Order: sequence, then structure tokens, then C-alpha cells
Amino acid sequence: MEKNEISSLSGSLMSTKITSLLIRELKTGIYAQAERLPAEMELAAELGVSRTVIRDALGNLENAGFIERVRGIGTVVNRNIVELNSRLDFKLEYNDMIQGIGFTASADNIILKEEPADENIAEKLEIDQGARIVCCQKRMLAGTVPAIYSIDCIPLELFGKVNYTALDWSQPVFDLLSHYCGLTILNSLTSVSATNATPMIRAKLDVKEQPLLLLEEVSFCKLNRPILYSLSFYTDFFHFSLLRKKF
Amino acid sequence: MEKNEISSLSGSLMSTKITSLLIRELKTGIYAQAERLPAEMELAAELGVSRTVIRDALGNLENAGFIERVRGIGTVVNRNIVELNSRLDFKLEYNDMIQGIGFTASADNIILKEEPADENIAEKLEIDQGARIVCCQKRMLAGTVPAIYSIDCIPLELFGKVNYTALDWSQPVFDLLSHYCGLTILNSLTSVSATNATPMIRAKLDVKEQPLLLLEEVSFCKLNRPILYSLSFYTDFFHFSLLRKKF
DNA sequence: AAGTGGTCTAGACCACTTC
DNA sequence: AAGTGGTCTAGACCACTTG
Repeated sequence: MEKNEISSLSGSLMSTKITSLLIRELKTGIYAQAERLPAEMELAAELGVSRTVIRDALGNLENAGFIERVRGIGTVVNRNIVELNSRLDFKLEYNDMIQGIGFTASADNIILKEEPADENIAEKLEIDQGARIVCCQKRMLAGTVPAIYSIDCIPLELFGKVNYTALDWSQPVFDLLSHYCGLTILNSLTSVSATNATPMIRAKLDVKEQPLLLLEEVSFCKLNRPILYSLSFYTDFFHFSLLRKKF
Repeated sequence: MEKNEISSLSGSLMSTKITSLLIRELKTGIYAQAERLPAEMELAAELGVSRTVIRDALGNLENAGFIERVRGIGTVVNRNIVELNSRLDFKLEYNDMIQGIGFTASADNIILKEEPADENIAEKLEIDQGARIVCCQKRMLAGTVPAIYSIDCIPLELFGKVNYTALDWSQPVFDLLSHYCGLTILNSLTSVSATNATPMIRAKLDVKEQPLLLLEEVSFCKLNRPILYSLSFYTDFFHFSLLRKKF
């Protein structure tokens, strides 16, 4: 963990860089076996930043449940939570989720359409009803096992002059939005439910009796701007974890 | 929003008190219509605390998705998120969840048992396999509609000299743990899935085809100490929302 | 008594957006 | 140029836990 590593980290703010660094060190680095983190003043000195920045970063880690800070004791690591990999409260691309548990991700059965927005989608994406949206349905595989069926809807206007039909929609939608629309997804507001879905989706996911987990979500970029509406159907291939906090 | 209100707020740390205050003001108080919050220096002056504390509190609000802080612009309120009421990433007692959406909460079909912990529960609660646990099953109603079936398991030793069979188990388990064991639940690690449950549970919840949402959770008090293992089966009476963040 | 995190002061400069 | 949030300095004291 050297100072010069920090400048190359993701994130524009120093505290987010330190946050990422500490998460990495907690998961697989020099704190991979640690039950405590060093004192705030120590960390500040080691990483060459002020205690302010360290406290910001530790605050982020605490919010994510990775650590607990206790007066008089120190910064205690919560290993149960550091070691989780499929967290429902973290927004990831489908590919990253699949790779995160050690499988090769791929997509097939891709259907690309352009449609007018219905009332529901128009409201969610804050666009006019009837405005054109691009809808991409696909099936995601983990290795050879079908694991997710997704329907992603994006306002056509976000593509500007880009011809969306020429893009490779087997790529993660996050990447398309980032490369061709210059938009970065920061978070998503998600509704969770259990469903039997449609016979078509059940067939594609190769399930029989078993119900599916449905995530209906609106994804936002900077300043709460909605840019993506999606439905994702999950088989029990994934075991989603979630930290629920008292407020 | 007066200074003397602050001292009576919940939480021991000043920043958590300010956090609660600001959430209340954002939901139903003087910022209920606000698109922005005042500048940090202004808030600090108004509330009689330093900018440090304000920044801690705003950090909490940002982490919960209520606001976004932008350099050069200010603190922007995310009304979509402030106005949510059933958040899956917030840990609430069943009663509070039901009352939160405007219904009267009650419990029936209560079954109380004492059992030895099986391997799974022993591991989750960090107790010896075979150690005695108290299991309380019940059905929660929203008004007259069955909405949740829950199974709560607590290590017997936590009750010390208290005779648990004499307690009123229609009360929230949080309250029993707090009053009789002196333990406060801070958060829970939850596994989310879709299930058809058992015929008994389906019958009690009065559902036909519709699958249920299952939350399997371990609840923790201070220093990551597990004190409660529970299974909760939810009908589609609840519409759970969740903020998923990119990290 | 020593060490920890939580709060505070009273500034300062930087990066960014808006006017 | 003015105002915002992000970072920083160089301290200080308090509340709490441990030796």
C-alpha cells in the first residue's frame, strides 16, 4: 500500500480513492486477515492524507457495513460482511455479478426493439409518454447456466447521433451508456418482488416450479437523472445478500 | 427547527442526532418542499454545531440516497428517495413496517418453542450446535390482511434469569430483546430469495399461485454480535424498495 | 494513564458551477 | 467574481475502553 498507488485509483475525490483502496486491502490486501484497522492518525500518516479524508473514507466503509467504529476501542473489521460477494445493495452490471462468483459471463437471445414509452416507463424515466425508447432483452449465462433474463429500456434521445442498432448489445448496457452517451450510472432505485414471470421467460431460464426474483429498477446518473429502466428476472443461481441498517 | 430540539433527539452522537433531525425536516418539516439544503456553513450556524458535524450528517444522508452533494452547486435533495416508505435496505420491526404504510399491525397464530440449534443456526448465531434456542413463529396482519409469516430464533442464554415463556410474544421481538436482554439490534445481514414456502405457510398467508419473498436474516448488535436469526415470508402486500449504489 | 474515536475551532486553498 | 462542496492544517477537548 504505497502512496503512489493512490493517484491511479478510480474516483475523482480523494476520499473515494482511499475508500476503494481500503476495501481492496480489506478483501485481499494487507488487511485481509486484520480484525482491526490502524488508528485514524496512523492511517492518515501512512497514506499521506489528513485525518479528515481518512474519516470520510472510514465513514463510507462503515455505511457499507465493512467496519464498525467504537470510541475507546478502534476500528473493528466485520469480516462476515467484507467477504460477501453478491450484495443486492450494491449496483453491478450483470457481467460483473457473474464473474464475481467465478463464472464466465455471456449473453444470448438478444432482442433489440424501438418502441414508444408507455405511461409507466415515461414517468419513471421522466420523459414524455410516447417518446421513443430503445429496449434490449437478453438472457445472461453463467458458464452454460442461464441465470438472468433482462429487459433494459433507454430513451432514444440519449444516443444523439449514434446509430444504436450498430452497437454490440451483448456488451453490458452500462458500458454502452458510458462510451456512446457519456453517462455514468451512479445508483438505482429498485423494487424487489417474487414472481412466476411469463412462460417464455421461464422457458428461457429453464426453470420448472421454482419462482424467480424480479428486480424492477430505475438507474440514475449525476443529479438524480434517470437514464435506464430495467426488469431483471433471477433464478436461484444467485444468492443475494443485503445489509439492512437501522436508522 | 430549534437548537433545543436537538438535545432531545435519539442517538448518542451529535452527528446522528443531526442526521435524524434533517431526515425529519426533509420528510415532513421545513425542507419538505426543498430542492436544496442550505450551504454547510449556514446549517452549521443555524444548528449551533461545527461544519464537521454537519458534514458527517450530510454524509449519512448522502449514503442513504436522500441527497447528493455537488461541488459548485450545493446539496441537492433527491425527493424520489426521501418519499419512499418500505425500504428493504432499512431494518425495521414488522410492526413499524406495517404502520409505516398506514395499517394497524397485529400478530396471531403464535407458536413458541424451545429447541436445540441445528448446524446452520448454530453457525449463524455463533453458538454451539445443540445449544438451546427460543423459536417464535407468528403471522403478522396489516389490518385484517395477513402480510408476513415469521420465524424468529434467539439463543436461550440471552434471557439469563428471565422466564421467556412469561413474556408477551405478540410484541415485536426487538422490544423483547431490548427490555429483557438489554440488547439493541443495529443491523442485519439478509439473504433474499423467491419461494413457494410450505403449504402451511401459504395457507396461513392465504395465497394461491403467487410466490412469496423470503428474507433469511441474522441480526447484530454492537460489535457484530449475532443475536437473532429469522425467516420472514412476505406476500405481495409490501412493495419493497431498495437503493443500489455503485462502489 | 494511555489510547481510541467523536467533536470542535478557525482558519486556508482547491475544484467546480453559475452569474 | 462569488458561492458551493472537498480537502487540509494544527491543534484542542470529550467520552469511552483497556491495561
